[in-house]
Amino acid sequence: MGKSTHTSMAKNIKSMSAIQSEVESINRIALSVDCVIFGFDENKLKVLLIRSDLKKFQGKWSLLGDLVNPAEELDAAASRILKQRTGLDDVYMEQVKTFGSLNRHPAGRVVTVVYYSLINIHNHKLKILDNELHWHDVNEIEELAFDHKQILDCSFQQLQRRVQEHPLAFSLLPKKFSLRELQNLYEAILNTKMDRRNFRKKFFAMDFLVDINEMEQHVPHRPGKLYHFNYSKYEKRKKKWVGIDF
Amino acid sequence: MGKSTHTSMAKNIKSMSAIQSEVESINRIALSVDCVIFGFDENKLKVLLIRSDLKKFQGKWSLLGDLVNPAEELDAAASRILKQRTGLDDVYMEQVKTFGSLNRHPAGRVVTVVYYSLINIHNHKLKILDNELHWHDVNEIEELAFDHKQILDCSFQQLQRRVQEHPLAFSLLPKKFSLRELQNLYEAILNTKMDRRNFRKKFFAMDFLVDINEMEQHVPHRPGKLYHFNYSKYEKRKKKWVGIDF
DNA sequence: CCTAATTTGTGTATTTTATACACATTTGTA
DNA sequence: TACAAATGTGTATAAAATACACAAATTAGG
Repeated sequence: MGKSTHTSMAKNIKSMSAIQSEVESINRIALSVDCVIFGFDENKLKVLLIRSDLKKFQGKWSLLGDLVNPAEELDAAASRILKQRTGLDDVYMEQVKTFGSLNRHPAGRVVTVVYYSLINIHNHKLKILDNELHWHDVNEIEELAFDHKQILDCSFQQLQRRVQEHPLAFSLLPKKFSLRELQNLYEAILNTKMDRRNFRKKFFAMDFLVDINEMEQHVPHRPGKLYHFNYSKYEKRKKKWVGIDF
Repeated sequence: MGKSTHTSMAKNIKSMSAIQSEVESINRIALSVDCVIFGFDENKLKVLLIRSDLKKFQGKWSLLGDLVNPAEELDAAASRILKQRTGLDDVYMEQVKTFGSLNRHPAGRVVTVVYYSLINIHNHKLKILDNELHWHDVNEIEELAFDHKQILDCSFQQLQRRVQEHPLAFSLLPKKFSLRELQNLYEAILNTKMDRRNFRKKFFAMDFLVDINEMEQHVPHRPGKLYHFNYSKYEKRKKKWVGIDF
């Protein structure tokens, strides 16, 4: 365990020094993709980070990213990074914003297109190496390499807005979940407390939750019912909200 | 008037053929910025378009864009394009999304960062040349060069979402405006009709409109009061909305 | 100068949505 | 068997959104 495992796992990902020489060799704009990979565990919103291998950021954590290949779609580059790091395909993913400050990368001008994705943290099979690749509490991150703290903040804010308008959050949960888990998730993302009865009322009224007639197991209290989320029902009913609400 | 005027006005903007050779000369990703410039006139939402000078898109209209210089911030590139085309500085502008399909540009791989901006259509002093640079009704655009229709649709949707959460729309109006103009603007952007009394009630309750004790002039009906929008008051009171509303 | 046409300015009643709040039930554990 | 902990449930109140009508100010036209 340790650096060597990490290196072999990342064999298809260009190292930071490779990026550096590639950037320096020509005086032009390089394009990269960075992925903000969110997960949910122990009632905390998490983000997957890797140790930077640039001297300038020694010891600092950074987002997962790579240069975009000249013949590669942007979305495909993001999917590739996600697949390489988590083994997961078919994941919710959304472009957030493009960051291009002149001095954001020490190797030269690297403009980066940022995506966030939402995964079920228990689905990915790759080994987390505490010292190289690690899930961090979003709310406890103080500093990151490059401008990645700013990128994370921006992505987190976009996530907060989005989950209030679309049922994305389910991507962070297992297929079967209890209402308590669902509420904990919303509370973690929005950093707020909600009334349990009103929360249940709201979600049942939406009628997108499917009672699968199973109960939580081995909980030290009265077990809750488990549900699925019915995406297709939601797709049919998407709301076209028109109002003004500053 | 005609092509020559347009060419001289655009002397600092690289022509499409310049982009083409620049892109072909190296087998790498080129980066551009495209601006979706919205205006409001005759109760219609408008967008500023220019004739494409690529053979492939002969006669087609396109958004205003240019390559990003290697030492230029993205936002600065967008401001530069806007300044060159409208003479306007200090305009509301927001990054929308980055488009990078492999074949979106016939000259090769050009990834483009899209901004939209909102201007008061009567402020810009540059001559509109009907055949080269023209304001088009957003709702009547059927086809554009490149993937610009898709870009426009995406930007318009983002505008529709944003104006429901923040008072951006005022950037499209003159400094003094009547409530009717304000309502017409919202109806044009959101493509809906609203109740006049409830609209007024809503905006007065927000308390961001300043009665400037002037009236409309030369209208063939009872004149309405004119208002300013108080941005600083809004900034102090921005809402932190927390709820779930699919 | 009068009338018609047009749009402004204004308040209330109703419906819908959001919020606040308490107790009996089920399970695991000691 | 009792305790700890979380589930499941309904109602009353407050806040917000919606529906709706008439008098007043102005211009245009005879």
